[in-house]
Amino acid sequence: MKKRRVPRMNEQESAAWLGLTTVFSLLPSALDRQLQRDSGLTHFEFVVLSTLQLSPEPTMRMTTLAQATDATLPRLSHVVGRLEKRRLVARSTCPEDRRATNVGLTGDGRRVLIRSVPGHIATARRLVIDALTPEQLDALTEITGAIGAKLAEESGDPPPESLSSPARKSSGPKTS
Amino acid sequence: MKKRRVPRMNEQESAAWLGLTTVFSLLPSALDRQLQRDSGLTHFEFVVLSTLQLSPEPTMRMTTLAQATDATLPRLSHVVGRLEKRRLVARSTCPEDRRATNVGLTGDGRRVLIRSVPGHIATARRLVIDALTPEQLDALTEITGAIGAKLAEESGDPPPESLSSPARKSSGPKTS
DNA sequence: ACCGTTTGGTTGACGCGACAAGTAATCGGT
DNA sequence: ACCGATTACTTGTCGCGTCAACCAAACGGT
Repeated sequence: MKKRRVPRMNEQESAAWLGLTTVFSLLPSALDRQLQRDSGLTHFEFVVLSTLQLSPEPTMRMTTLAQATDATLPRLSHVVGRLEKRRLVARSTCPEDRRATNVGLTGDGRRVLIRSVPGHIATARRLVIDALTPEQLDALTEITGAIGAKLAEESGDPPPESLSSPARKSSGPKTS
Repeated sequence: MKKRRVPRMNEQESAAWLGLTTVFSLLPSALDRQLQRDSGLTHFEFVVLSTLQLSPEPTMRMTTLAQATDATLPRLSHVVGRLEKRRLVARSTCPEDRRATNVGLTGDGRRVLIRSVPGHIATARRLVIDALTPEQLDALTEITGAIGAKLAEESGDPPPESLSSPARKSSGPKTS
């Protein structure tokens, strides 16, 4: 048991943390509700369909799709299964590697997605974008980027400069 | 169906939005994992215990606790039920209003909470606080505050000036 | 050519949260 | 004093995500 001495946060820090956790607990559900109500889609289903449509190829491998959407493979498998029952996507065994599965958007899927986009963007705008000044938008991009970097280096390997130093687990490079 | 004309986001906006959604999908689970691993607590259970301890009174009503933790009553009821089985909280019928239930921290609960705090703060620090400059912390506070305000006025009643107009349920105030 | 290993994905069981329905106590009107 | 309405919770059911176990195809060494 190493007491790391991280006693408590100062006021500035706890204000930011409190704000973050509050938004965390409220925003995702608000987003989900709107999408569910207007289009019958979960936010994650929306992300899956969007990712498929943005792909240059007409189909994607399950694993690739899972990585692109930050999902575990079982989760993706379940969701794709449901979407397939609703005829929004189609699965087919990859001919080159018969273990793999290719997923593609159906016509219905594309239509449903396209119809759901405006409402979703409108909600995003209403709840977030319109609430912020351009400077705050830039700040938000930087902030989320910084947090995202920490998260990436935490779980998994650090995307940048992974070949220079072999798996150092702690340390703060502090390249700011 | 009123086409609201919310065409698409410019690059600045979509960058911020993308960053936000990414952090959204990763940070909560990271937080939960750490807490679960080190203390056997869900993040929400942690919030419940913390709220109870911060309360000036030794016990809280279920409804009050639900509001304080942004939870629905059924959810809270389930969670408190589990926590009670683990002897971390205790329920008792309120003597003044026998419909109501008072929840209080037990000694075990207090101990578990206290032991879990440092690790949680350390994680918060590691993933978020340390990733940001003081200016970014302030910016984050403002940003989350602005979003939180939008969320509040969206679902439920707008916190400011609620007494001027009596409970209007539908309608779009459209005060933009 | 064969068998162990690794890769790619699916399936089943459990836990948690949302929603709806139910119960019990209190309030309020007549 | 009584009965409907409201309040404060609880309980049951369902959907989704996670974890573990599983199966099948491809690789790789000998």
